Amino acid sequence: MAENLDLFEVNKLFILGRPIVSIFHNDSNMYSIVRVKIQETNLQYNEKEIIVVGYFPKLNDDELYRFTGTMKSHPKYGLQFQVETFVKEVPATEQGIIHYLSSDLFPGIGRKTAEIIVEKLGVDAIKKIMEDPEALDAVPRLNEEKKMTIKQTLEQNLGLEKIMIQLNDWGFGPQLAMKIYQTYREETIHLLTENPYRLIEDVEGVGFGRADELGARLGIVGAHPDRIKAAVLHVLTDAALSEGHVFLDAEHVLPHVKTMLEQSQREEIQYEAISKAIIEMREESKICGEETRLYLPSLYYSEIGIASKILDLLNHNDKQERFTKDEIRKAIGEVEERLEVSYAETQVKAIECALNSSVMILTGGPGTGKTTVIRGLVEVYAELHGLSLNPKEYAQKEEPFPIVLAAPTGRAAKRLAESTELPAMTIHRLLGFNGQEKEEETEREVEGRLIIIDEMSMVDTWLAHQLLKSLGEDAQVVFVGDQDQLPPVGPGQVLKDLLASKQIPTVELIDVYRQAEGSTIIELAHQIKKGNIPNTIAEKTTDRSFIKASAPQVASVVTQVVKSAIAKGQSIRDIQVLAPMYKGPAGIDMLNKQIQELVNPNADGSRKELVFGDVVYRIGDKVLQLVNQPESNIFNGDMGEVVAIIRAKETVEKQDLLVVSYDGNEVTYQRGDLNQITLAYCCSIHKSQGSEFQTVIMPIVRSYSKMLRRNLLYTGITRAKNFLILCGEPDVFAGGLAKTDDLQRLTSLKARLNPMEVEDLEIVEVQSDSLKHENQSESKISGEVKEQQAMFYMKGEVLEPVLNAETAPYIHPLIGMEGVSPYDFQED
DNA sequence: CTGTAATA
Repeated sequence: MAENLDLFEVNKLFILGRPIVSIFHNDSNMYSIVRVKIQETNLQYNEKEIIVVGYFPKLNDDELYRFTGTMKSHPKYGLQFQVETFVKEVPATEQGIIHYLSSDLFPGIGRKTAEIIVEKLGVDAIKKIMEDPEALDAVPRLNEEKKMTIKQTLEQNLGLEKIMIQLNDWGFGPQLAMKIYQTYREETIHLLTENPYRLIEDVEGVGFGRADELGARLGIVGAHPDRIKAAVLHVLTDAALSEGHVFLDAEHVLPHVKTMLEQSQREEIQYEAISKAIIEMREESKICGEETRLYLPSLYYSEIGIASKILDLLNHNDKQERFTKDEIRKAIGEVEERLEVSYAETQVKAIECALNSSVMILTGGPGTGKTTVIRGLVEVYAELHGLSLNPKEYAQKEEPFPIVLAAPTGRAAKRLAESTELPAMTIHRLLGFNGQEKEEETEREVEGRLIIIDEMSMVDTWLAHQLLKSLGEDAQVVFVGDQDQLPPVGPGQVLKDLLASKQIPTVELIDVYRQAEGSTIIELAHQIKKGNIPNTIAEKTTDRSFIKASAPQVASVVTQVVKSAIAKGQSIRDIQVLAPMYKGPAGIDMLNKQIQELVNPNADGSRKELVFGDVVYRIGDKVLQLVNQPESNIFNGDMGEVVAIIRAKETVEKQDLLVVSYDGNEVTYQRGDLNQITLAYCCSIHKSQGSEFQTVIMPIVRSYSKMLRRNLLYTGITRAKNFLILCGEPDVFAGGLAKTDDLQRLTSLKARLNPMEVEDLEIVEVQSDSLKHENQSESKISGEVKEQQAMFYMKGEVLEPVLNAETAPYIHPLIGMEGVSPYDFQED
C-alpha cells in the first residue's frame, strides 16, 4: 500500500484562547500577529502559548476567541498558527457570562451586578440584550449609565456578528463577508446602504452584477446616478482588464453602459442620463477625459507619468557621463577577451548606444542575443566606470548595487540572473510591492545608475509608471524586449508604443543565434509572425512536427511524445511542455500530472508520496517555486528537485515535510507551504518567455481558444532550440494565428510622445559582420533623439482634460455618428 | 484567462 499522507484525513484544527499581546497589526489590511494563551485546542502542541497569524481586526485582551486554521513553520520565527477563521467565543455557561460581564471590558460592572443580570436573563443574557436593548430594564438596581455601558460594549464587541448576519442576508458568503467587513469595519452597513456600488472598487471579487443586485434590494434602481456611474467604471475596467485598453471612446462607452444597465434591470436608460453621469464623474475625478476618450484615472495618470518621465530622461541625455567610441571599443575588447566571446557589430552598437543614452530600447526576435548584449553591457559599464561586479563588496559597505536587473515575471528574472551572474529580481520586488497597498502608494526610489528591464513587452501601463516614477534623476534605463512576443496581462502595450513613437534610441538585433543553421523552427516562426500558416506545417522536418490529435487525446499524445524523447536519450530537464492555461483536461495541471506518471511513476505504490490537494509529490520531481522566500534564499522562478519526503511520525514537529534542493540549497516545506511550489514538467507560456529549451512540446486544443493568439503561439514556438513538437487541432492553431490584439489595444502613449507628427528619424543602416551566420540580414539602428523633439512634450496645459459641462457635446452619443439613432445600438 | 506581491 502506498504510504499516502493524505491531507483530507486531518481534522480541522482549532485554538480557543485569549490574546496576551499583539506583536504586529497592520491597520490597512488587518494582517495581525498575536501571542495567544491557549485554553483549549486539538493541536499536537504542548506549550501554553502560541503565535497566531492571519487577517483579523484588533482583538481584545481578556476575551476568548476561537481560531481555526493550520500550523505552519516560519523560517525565522518558528511554529505559528495560521488563522483561516476566527470568532469571538460568547460564554455559554452562567459562570462564563458572569466572568465575562464582570471583566474589565465592562467598567463599573462588578461580580454582584453580573450575577443579578444572569439570574434575571438566564444563559441567553447576552443574546437577549443584543436583540432587545430594553431587556436590561428587567434587571433591578441597574442605573442608566451601567445599562449604556453594557449595551455599548456589547455592540462594539459583538457588532461583527451583527454585520456578518446582515451581509449574509444580503447574499454574501462568509469569506466575502469577512473581506467586506475588513474593508469597512463598523461602518459596513452604513456605507453600503448609502452606496452599494462602492463594493466594486473597494472589494476584490465583487463585480457590477453582484453590487447591482444589492443595489436593487436597497432600492437603487433604474437611472440612479450611482448605478450609472458604477456601470461606467465597470465598462472601463473591464475593457482594461480583458482587452488591454487604456481608454475607450465615449461613443463606445455609452451604448455599452446602456445595454449593461438594461440587461441587469429591465428599465430603459436614456443616453442623456449616462452623459450626465459621465460629466459628473469627470468633475468628481472618478474618470478622466481627453477629447472623446475616457480613461480610468489610474491609467490616465500612468500614461502621462510614463510619457513625462521618458521625455525627462531624453532631455537628460546630455548630462550623462559620456564615453568616446574609442574608450568603449577598448573596454569591449577587454571584456571580449575576459569572457571569451566575440560580439557582432550590431551588438557592439547596442552596447555603445546604451552607454551613451539615458534611455534606450534593445529589441529583436527570440534567440538574437539580447541576453548576450545585456551581459556584455553590464561588464563594459563596470569596466568603464571602474565598478566591481561583486555584490558582496557592496553588501559589506552597505552600498546599493549600481546595476539593477529586473523582469516582469519571476522566471524571466531568474533567467536574467543566471545569464548575467548578477542579482536580478521581479520589477514588483524591486519596487517593494507587498501585494496589499493600493496603487500610487509605493514611493521607493530605485537605487542604481544603470537599470535594465528585460521582457519589457510584458510590462503593463501601471507597472511601467510605477517603475519609471521610482527611478532617480540620473538613471540610465535600458528596455529589452520583443514586441512580437507576449503583451502584458494588464492594460496597455508600453514597449510597442515606445517603439512606435520613434523617440527613443533603439537597436534591433536581427541575426538569430539560438537555433542551428537551417532550422525550420525559425522559418516557421517567421511565417507565424506574419500570420501565415506555412503549407509545410503538417510536414515532419528534421526539427519539428505537428501531430494531429483531438482534444481528449491530446494529453496522452503529449505524454507519448515525452516518453519517446526520453527514449531517444533526452533528459527530462531539456524537455519542456508549454501550455497557455492551468485548468481543463489539457491544462498545465493535468499535463503535469500525466507527465509525472510517466517519468516519475509509482506504479506499484511502494514509493513515498506527499499528497497536497490534487498534486502528488515524489522524490525526483521537478518543481518550480512560485513566491519569494528571502528567509530561505529562494525566489519566484527557482527550479528544483524533490530530494526527500519525511512523514509526520518521523519528525519532531509531527508534520509531514518535503525537501527540495535548489542547486544544493535544500529547503524544507511543510504541508501549509506546499502552495508555494508546483510541478514544473509543464509550465505556462507566459512564464517560459525568456527561457529556451532543447525540446518544446506544445499542445493546441480548442479549450485554449480564449487565450490563443499569434504572439502566444510565436512565443511558445520560439522557445525551442532543437526540436519543436506541436500536437492538437490544426484549425485551432490557424484560429489562434489569425488573432492579433496589436491594433486592438487602445492606448495614447505613442501620441503623448509624438505630439506633432515628426518626420521619421533617420535610420542608420549597419552592416552585420557576423558572416559565420547564414541567416544574417541588415540591422537597423535609429538615430538619437534631437532635444528639440523631446521639448514638444505636452505638459498639463495641453493635456488638460477637455471634458466638462460645456464640452458635453463631445460625449454625446451621436458624436461622429450623424444619422444614427441611439436605438441602433441596441442589439437583438 | 495569463502575471506579480508580504508585514514581527
